[in-house]
Amino acid sequence: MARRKALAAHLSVRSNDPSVLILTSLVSGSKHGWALTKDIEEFSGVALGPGTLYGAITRLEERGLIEPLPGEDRRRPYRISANGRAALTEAVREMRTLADTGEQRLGLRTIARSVGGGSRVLGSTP
Amino acid sequence: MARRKALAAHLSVRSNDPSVLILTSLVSGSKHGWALTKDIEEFSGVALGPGTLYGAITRLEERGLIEPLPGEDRRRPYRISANGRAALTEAVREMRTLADTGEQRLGLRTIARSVGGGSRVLGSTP
DNA sequence: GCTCGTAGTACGTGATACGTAGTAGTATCA
DNA sequence: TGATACTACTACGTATCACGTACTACGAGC
Repeated sequence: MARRKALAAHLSVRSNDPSVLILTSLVSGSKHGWALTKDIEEFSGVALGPGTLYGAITRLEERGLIEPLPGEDRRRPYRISANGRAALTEAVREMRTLADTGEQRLGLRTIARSVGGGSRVLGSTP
Repeated sequence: MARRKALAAHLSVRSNDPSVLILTSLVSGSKHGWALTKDIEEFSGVALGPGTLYGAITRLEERGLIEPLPGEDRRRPYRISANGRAALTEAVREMRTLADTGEQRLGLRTIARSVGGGSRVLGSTP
């Protein structure tokens, strides 16, 4: 289950597919697969198995969203492409809209919190 | 492809699965399937086909995230359950975190915009 | 030499998103 | 009053993909 901590596990609304996670990780610098796994786990708490990771990488490369770099040793580093950056921007915008709508309908008042509340963007992993 | 407008279509990073959309719609009031489709299309621009919609509904019901209401005619209305509300809250929080991380890494400056910028929450469909 | 961590490949399975087709009520309207 | 269109849902098939497991292989440390 590429388990996130434990939280909503059996509720499992899963809405962060590996592609977005990988693009998000790559946008802050080129990495090879293994480094991706660790970065992703750090910022999102999601531990991707190799099957999930390399499967997603392959698909992203096929679609031109990421590009392979000349690798040393056996590492295969990847870089996000212009298209990838655009796709991520788009995805992020959609997520934000959805999250806003959700918060609003849930009555969680989005705006006020992100102004006053410190708005821990990257959240030190607890 | 339950197509969203046209935009990133072939890039397709798809990260809004029907479950979240359905829960988001139901949180603002009980609805039957058909009404859900229309509400969802309105606030997200995503048009779910019947297969997608009722498939997701069935799964959500099995997991106790939504509950069937006594239906008139042939309509089968559903209500979001307490678990569903919790799951949605959780999902929304995750989406926001991911979106924040993404925006930050993309250099889009999240906070400033949501304070000054009006932050069009529900966005009139253009 | 053995173990452990890193890095990736290969493969199978189950879930599910999505489309298409079909059924059946109700409403509209010529 | 028959045709057409819209509403509402069921049933089914397919392709994608997340995810796990098992395996290979390299280097470092002991």
